[in-house]
This record gives sequence, structure tokens and C-alpha cells, in this order.
Amino acid sequence: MREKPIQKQVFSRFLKERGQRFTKERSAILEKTMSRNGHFEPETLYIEIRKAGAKASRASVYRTISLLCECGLIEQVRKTEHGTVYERSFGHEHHDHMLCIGCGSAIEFYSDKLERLQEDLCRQQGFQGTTHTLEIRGYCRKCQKKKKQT
Amino acid sequence: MREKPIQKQVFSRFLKERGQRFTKERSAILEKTMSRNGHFEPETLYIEIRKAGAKASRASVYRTISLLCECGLIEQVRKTEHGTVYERSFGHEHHDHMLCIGCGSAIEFYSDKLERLQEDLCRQQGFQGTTHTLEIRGYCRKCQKKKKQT
DNA sequence: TTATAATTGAGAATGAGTCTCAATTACAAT
DNA sequence: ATTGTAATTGAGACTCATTCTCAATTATAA
Repeated sequence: MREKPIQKQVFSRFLKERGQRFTKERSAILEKTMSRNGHFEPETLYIEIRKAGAKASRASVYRTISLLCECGLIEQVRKTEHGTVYERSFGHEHHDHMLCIGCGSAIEFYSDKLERLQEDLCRQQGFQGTTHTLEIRGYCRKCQKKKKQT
Repeated sequence: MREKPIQKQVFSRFLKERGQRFTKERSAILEKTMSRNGHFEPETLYIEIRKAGAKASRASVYRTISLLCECGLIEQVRKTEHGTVYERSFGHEHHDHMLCIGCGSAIEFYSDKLERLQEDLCRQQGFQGTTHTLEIRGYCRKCQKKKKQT
């Protein structure tokens, strides 16, 4: 018998505080988001949940994703022409992304220097920063090689 | 009699190179984008063009915006739940944004240190960066005051 | 002037995300 | 356990930005 995973505790506590319920649909959706390592989109998640035999409608997937964002277990990475990309933030330190134009792969990176520099910049502007997103677009190693060959 | 503005030269040259035409619709759309100083969205642009008496359909506005992005006269700033935000990049040095959660206002800023740091980070990862976007979300001075009052 | 190919606009189509509402379910109080 | 209340669910309608279609128009080169 395993303990209730900490994410479930977090989510159900969050819901209870707001007079909301931790249903099996929400539980199924939470599980799937937490099992995913990389980036994901609502539709993909919905299909996976369906495949896994759990029942949860598209509407519930969207609704639950919003809740998970609000309680900080996942976060929006970016919006693309194909939809919104999310990632698990629980047990996943803050980081930024390099995004390959060639193959779509993403590199996660973190720089303390960068974080501090941003704080400085906010101070200079009298701005009270709370979150940020830095996305560097370009070519990953593989795609650099491909380009050279052509 | 004034000279043909440089942006028009850039755009028409760009089009000619690709065997495309510099039509009056495209010209009207170009003019409006270049007259705008801040951020804008396609729909807003379309309405303004309509008001100004020029004729250009929504479809042409969207099509021309794509072209202007490709030739580098404007660029995408971000995608929101309400649509895509663009800004003029011609005669507008590279910069990043601080975005106020309270009132939606945007502060533009530029930091050489930041640019160099990003180059370093790319080098470290073997990534060939071409563009980037940094968005810091938080509260502008005004909204900080408002929060305190409450 | 003419042939050719690019462009246009109106409206249809697409697709992500949200909303509606009747049916279901969780929970608290009895 | 039963019941009352309010939250939740899912199917599909709806919204809204954006793209597509295609017949009519227009620019350009010969």
C-alpha cells in the first residue's frame, strides 16, 4: 500500500479550500499530467486519458488544466498556432527554453546569473516581477549539422 | 513631393524578389502598420484600415501581416487568448517586455548584458540562437500602488 | 493588347477553447 | 442509510481567430 502522492494531497487540499471536489475525473487527469515528463497539449492529454481507459471529457480536461495551473502544479509554457503548451511544474525547478526551429525539440536550461539580472532589470524599471518566460529560438546541434550538409 | 519611404522600398523589393506584387491593398496595410507605434492585433488593424477609407479585406490583412513578418518589417510579440500581438520592428531596436498583470500595459526594455548572457548560454548548450523573447510578468508602478491601497 | 499568373474579397471552413444544461454525483446533516 | 444541496460531468452547441476556396479582378511582361 502506497501513500497518497504528494501532488494529490496538494490538489485535493487546494480544491477543498475552495469548496470544490476531488473527483475521479480530476484524479485521472492529474495522474496523467504528473506522469508526463515533457511538454504537453490538452488534446494529447485527452487522447491519452481515453486510451488509458479512464473516462473524462474534453471539457473536463480543459477545466482541470485550468485548476492545475491555478494551484501551481502545472504551468503554461507558450501558445502556438496549434494550441497551448503546458508542463508539469511540480518537482520541476524553474527553467527557460531553447526551442529548435528545425525539429521542434526543446532544451531546458537554468541560469542563476540570468535570474539575478532580471531582478536587477525590474528594479531599474520600478517593476515588480512575479514570473517570466524566456524562449530562445534557433537550431539544435543536430539541425545545425543537417543544415551544413545541405 | 516626398521620397518613397524606406519601408515601402524594403517591402516592394522583398516582394519583387519572390515574384510577388506590391498592390494598393498591401501598401495600405503596410502604411497602417508603420504608423502604429505600439503593439497591435490584426483585427484592430483591419478596423482602422476600414475607417481610414482604404479597402482591404480581413483575409488580405492576415496575408499581408504574414508577409511583413517574413520580410522583417514587423514581428510577432506574443499569442494571447484573444489573438496574436505584433509590433513594428523596422526602426525599432530589439527589446524585451515587462507586462503588467494588472492593467495590461507593456514596458519595453533593452539590456546589453542580457543579450551577451544569452549568447553565452547558447554557446554552453551548443545551440545556435537566432531570436529570443523574454517576457517578465508582474505589476507596474501604478498597479503596485493600487494593490497597497486595497 | 494580350496572355499569364498573382491577388483579391466574400464567405465557408477549421480548430482550439468555452459554454450550456440536464443528468449525475459527492458531501454534510439528519 | 437517506435526503437535500450544490458541485460536477459530458455531449454538443457555440465563439472567435485564423485560414482556405474560388471566381472575379488586376498587375506585369511580352
